[in-house]
Amino acid sequence: MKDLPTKYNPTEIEGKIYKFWLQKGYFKANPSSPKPKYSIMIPPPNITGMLTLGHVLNNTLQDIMVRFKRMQGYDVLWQPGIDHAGIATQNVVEKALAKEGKTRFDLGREEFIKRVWEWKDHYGETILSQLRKLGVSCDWSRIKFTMDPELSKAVIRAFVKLYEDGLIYRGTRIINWCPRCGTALADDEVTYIERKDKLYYIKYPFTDGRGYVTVATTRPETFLGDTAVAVHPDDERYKAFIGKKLRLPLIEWIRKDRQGSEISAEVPLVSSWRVDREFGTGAVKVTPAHDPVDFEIAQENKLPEVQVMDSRGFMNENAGSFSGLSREDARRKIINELETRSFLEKIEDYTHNIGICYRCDTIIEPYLSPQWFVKIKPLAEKAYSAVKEGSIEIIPEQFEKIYYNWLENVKDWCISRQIWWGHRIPVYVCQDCRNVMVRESAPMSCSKCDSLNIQQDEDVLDTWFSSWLWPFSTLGWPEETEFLKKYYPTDLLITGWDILFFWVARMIMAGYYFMGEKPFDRVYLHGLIRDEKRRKLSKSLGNSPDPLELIEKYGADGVRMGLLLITPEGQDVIYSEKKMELGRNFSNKLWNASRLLLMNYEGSEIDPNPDPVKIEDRWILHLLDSTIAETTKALEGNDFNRASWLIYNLFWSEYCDWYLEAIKPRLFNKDITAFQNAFYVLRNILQLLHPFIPFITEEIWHQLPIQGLEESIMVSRWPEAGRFSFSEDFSKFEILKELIQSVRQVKSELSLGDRIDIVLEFSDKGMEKMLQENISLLTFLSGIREFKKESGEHGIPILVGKYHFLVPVSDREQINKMVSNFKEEIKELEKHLSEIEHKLNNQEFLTRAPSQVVEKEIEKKHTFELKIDKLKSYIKGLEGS
RNA sequence: GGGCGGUUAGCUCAGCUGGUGAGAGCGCUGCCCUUACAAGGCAGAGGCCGGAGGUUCGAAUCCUCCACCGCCCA
Repeated sequence: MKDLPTKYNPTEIEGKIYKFWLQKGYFKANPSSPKPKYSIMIPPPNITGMLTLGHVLNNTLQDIMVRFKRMQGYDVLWQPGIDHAGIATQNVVEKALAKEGKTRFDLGREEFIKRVWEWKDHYGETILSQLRKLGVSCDWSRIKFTMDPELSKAVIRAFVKLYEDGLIYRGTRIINWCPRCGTALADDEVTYIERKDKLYYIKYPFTDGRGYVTVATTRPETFLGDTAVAVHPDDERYKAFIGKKLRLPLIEWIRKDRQGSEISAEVPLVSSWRVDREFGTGAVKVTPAHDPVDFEIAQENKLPEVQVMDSRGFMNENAGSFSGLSREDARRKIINELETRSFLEKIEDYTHNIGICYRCDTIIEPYLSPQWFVKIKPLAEKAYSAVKEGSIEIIPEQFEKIYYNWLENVKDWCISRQIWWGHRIPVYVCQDCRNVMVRESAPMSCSKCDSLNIQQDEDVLDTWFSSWLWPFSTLGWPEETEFLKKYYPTDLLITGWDILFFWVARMIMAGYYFMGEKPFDRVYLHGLIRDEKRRKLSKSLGNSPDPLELIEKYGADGVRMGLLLITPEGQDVIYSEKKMELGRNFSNKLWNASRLLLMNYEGSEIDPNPDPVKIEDRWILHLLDSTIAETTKALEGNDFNRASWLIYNLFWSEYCDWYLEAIKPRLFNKDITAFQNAFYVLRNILQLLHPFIPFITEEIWHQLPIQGLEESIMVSRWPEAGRFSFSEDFSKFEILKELIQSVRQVKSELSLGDRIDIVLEFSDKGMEKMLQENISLLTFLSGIREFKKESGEHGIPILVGKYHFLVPVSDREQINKMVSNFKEEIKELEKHLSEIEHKLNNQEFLTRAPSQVVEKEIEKKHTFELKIDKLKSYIKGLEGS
């Protein structure tokens, strides 16, 4: 007899078990193993990151697949690692420096980078160690970092190859500039938020003194950089004036373009189909250096570009009397000035979207600057067709449309960043002859003029430029390692839908381009976690729970299971801590069910095979078998939510509520077959559950008194379906269940005590035999004294299918209560019956519907009629008695 | 402006290759500390499946339109 605590205590157990797994080396991939491989790449968390619920969800899903596949006999590689997160990390370290009163410029590039490495060595793997608490089974011996020498080599190789293939170029374009981070961003690194703003109407007088044109703008401060006013070519209001000149207000200083040429404050009225006639007055100012559309208009009309802001978002010398002001201050002052000088026509309220930096929320400045770009169209085509043709599967399917939509509209990818932390661009420029050399390692001298005066490009690459190589750079590319050969392409990628473009789409591009092969067969996109008000979880809102505290409180298993049970496919997850109780309670139930068996079992290890001598044994084995089949199928299809509910129900609603209850008398009588079967089913349930809740299943596994168990559930063989089929006994036991529930119902309804008898009254011989054989089970589970087989008694009838039973009751009030219950049930039944009759009277239905459906309806009609008849005659009898 | 989702019990969601007497968990009500578990057991209440049309013998499920909510891309 074992002594086990009545409550499961995860914290004691989880640490111990994780250590055990690590010691055994179960997480390690083995490239020389003859087993088929299954590989999956972790979406590398940022080194600045702390564990969030999003990580918990993401990694739990991966861990489920990985453990499932290991048990199925695969050689699994779950490749872990972290991302250097250029801008985010630089921000963190700069903030730390600021506390010392320093900027990165005080330190200089080299020293600053040293500081970042120190920070990385200190905190960089925090999140990975946090993931261990969750129980995830990555191959920790293979942690990769995007700034590792091998991975850096891959990045440089990739850049050089793209450049040599003509897919990387340098160009001066309007890019998204974050004035706070001081760097360019890619288009998808900008998020848009709706903002209530103002629309300013400014008058630009014609130079000939005959009237003016009013332009509407949300950004009056940029008008200092205007080099034209544009209207739609077909706009009748302005058609006649196209080509005339306008005088920009206020500007009484010399403006210069980027080449140093002076630019007049007298600007032309030009036409462009890009102008939206509906917007404002239909005339818009054209500021080529500060707006992407204006830039296009300028290209078409050969207009000069005047930059009025510097890289920090402050007005420069072209802003004349406003130079030195921040963009916000400049706006206020300019509006003021325009107003006093009567150039401001009006101000309207205006709601529009503005772009903000995804790293620091600063308002993005469209900024004209020289940057490096990747030509994306050629890469996008392959990525598009791969999904279209089914080589790569995206789950849930709805994201395929979003993916296509993005690829169809994607623009060239700006990959240069004006920061220091990251992979420095491998471009070297001869300072004497301006020869540009793109090399994997720094050239000693200029390839054209032999000069030694060579400088490397100052910029670093976008972080995603290393992430898109992740599926093969982590495996050793460009070297042909054994890992690369065996594990690429990977089988599955699990990530949040929010990085479908940033990462997933680009990995697909890179996979085909550099490897000539897709990076994964399938992408599973899970939802984001939101709070009960459907807001994203964020630190600043304070609605982001600390997963480590949750694990402390509910156990890693509890958090995993709780999260899974509430995670719908493809939709966001509405989180509340209350839900975690669900998972914890489940663990506890599992613990206590095991406890029941373990505490009552005495003796040596038992036979691992079941011995289904009784109907309940066959019933549960039958159910187990179908659940194994369905769960396996669900997991193969990444239907995690369904899989978890399948096992939840089998275990709780069937195994605990019925099977264990049914065999209690046998357990207490030390019936060995009962233990044999109960342990057999429990063991299989544990195995099905292991991918979901690894710790507790392992803990219980070690206590099972079964012969020949593997030393760990982790390395046990995934249960196989198709071993048992007892459909007849299954149905019989379902009838028993129904009968028992009906008896309980009557008892509960009438507050009858335990000491009642039930009278059996039926004619079906087979059924009678079955009930007789299980009479003790019946009395035990329905909580009654005994079943008698007599007739002629009065009482409350119970109907189960074709059979009926009698609960002897003589109390008038109780009888009346049941009579009214019956009357209501008759009403309900009659409603359904008339629906059925309606169908059966319909000739079309009879001829068109499949025969099984018609038969089913006919059968339903009979049972309903029978029930109604019976109930009516009961009522008659009861009322008459 | 273009696109994608969602709307089923008080709450969170299943069910959607058309045929169920519409389900689960939480919450709620009543009874029970029955020697696995009160983080539990037994029983129960609660739904014109967003609205309007259509297809069909038959619609929560398929189609169209509408309303509201949310998201993505410009």
